[in-house]
Amino acid sequence: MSITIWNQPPPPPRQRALGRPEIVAAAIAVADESGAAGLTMKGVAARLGAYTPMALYRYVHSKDGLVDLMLDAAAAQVPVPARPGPDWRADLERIANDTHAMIGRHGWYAELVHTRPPAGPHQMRRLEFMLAVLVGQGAGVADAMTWTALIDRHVFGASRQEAEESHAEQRAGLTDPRQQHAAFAEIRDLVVGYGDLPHLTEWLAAPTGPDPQAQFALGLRYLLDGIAADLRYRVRSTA
Amino acid sequence: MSITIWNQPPPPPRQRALGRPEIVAAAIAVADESGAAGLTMKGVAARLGAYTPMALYRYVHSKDGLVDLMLDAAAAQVPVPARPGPDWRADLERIANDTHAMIGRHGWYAELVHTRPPAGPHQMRRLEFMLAVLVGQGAGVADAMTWTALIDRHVFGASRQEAEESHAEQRAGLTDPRQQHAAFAEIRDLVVGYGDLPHLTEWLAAPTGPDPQAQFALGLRYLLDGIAADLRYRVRSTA
DNA sequence: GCCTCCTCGTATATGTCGTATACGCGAATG
DNA sequence: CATTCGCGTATACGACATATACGAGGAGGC
Repeated sequence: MSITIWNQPPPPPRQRALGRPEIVAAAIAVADESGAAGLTMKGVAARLGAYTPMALYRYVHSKDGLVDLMLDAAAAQVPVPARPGPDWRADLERIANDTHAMIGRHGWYAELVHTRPPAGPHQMRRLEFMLAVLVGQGAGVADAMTWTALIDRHVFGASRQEAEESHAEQRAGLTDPRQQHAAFAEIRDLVVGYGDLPHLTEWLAAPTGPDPQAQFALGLRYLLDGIAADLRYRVRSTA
Repeated sequence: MSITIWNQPPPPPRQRALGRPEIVAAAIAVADESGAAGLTMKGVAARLGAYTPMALYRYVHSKDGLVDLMLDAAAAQVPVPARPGPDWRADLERIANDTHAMIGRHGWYAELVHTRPPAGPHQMRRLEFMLAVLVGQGAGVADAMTWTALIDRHVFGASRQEAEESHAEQRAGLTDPRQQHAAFAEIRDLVVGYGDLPHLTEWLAAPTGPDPQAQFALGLRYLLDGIAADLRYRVRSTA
């Protein structure tokens, strides 16, 4: 098979100038600035100096391989404790918040994470920790896997939405609030044209709400509450 | 501005053979079979008969415009009641399940929904209904918007994960369970090579768990429980 | 019945991207 | 000093989206 870069042979040890770390760092810099859509082999090569795109292929096999490495390098920025602490909920909250913060720095992560299997070592270690936290509370591995999937879905989904919104703002009105207002007015006209959508119209007239961090915390709280309840139930029934 | 197709002028009314409905239906058929990655202007044109890709542009302006139309056409397959029923939770559960089922039929939806603003009429009507359900329980529009975002995040995220998994199976072992087993063994070897990841290793040795539908229902239940609690609190505090 | 115009689909071309292949240069090795 | 081999390059190819210009063929006016 060998789908991911993790199955491929490592790059040649012989060093001249380039290497995986330099290439991945350059790719991350490009993606930080231009987003996933702006990530280009040519762009990465140029960022490294006077290189051609083909120079990268000796080290990363393909663009997908480069993305694998980028995702794992970003995952490495999320601190993972050696072992679960005394408070399982704090453990999960912490790693969720840290992941959320990491994606805040690297908006492309949320766009790319679903395009590749999460098979990198740091991604795996992060997952292992979350499993360990839940298994330590009496959960089975299968349930723990379900719950971590639930949490990560929220973490990645919320991060992606925030990244999209800031990106849309950047693409549109940028610094000009007048233009932003015009964009909203255009959407509102569209909605009015669709017929009777009072609540949507009301919200578009005054698009308020909790800030992104609060929305993120809210959803996380719901999920952890649910997990806590089922965890209590399961522990009681197994005891 | 005019970012989406909804702001663009409609296609020429004069009919010869092609029209938006035919093109969108063909595009959906192509995407159903080949996924979002396989959606190509050439492919859509070929599916319609002896057409060139350029023939489509008179009707849909661009590929993004076509995607806008596809997303809204798929959203139109989700039944939206005229008004909220007596049981708000049943209302939201129902529309979440129906959306989940729709994406089960059109796996590309989960891949494409985040690439375009959700500005189509059917998408808007669906959202309006969800808002109406929550506002009818005493919520403010802003809170309702936050909650619907939470629910949709789960619906789209779970659907996407299911689509990915079935797609990965299809790409790999297909009908052959031996090959599927080999793929898992390869990942397990990888994990073992990363060091001490006992829970992950255990799960990979026997990757079990609730079926996708149960996982979907579980996450939805957690979210609705959380919303219910906050809704009670808010209604009480406003009363 | 003929001319004109307008619409529809096509033909052609351009630019971007990922990437396979073959090669030349220069350094490390014997 | 000669050889081998690793590193980056040059070139080329096939998708793909899409701008532009054009030709065919029917509709409407005379």
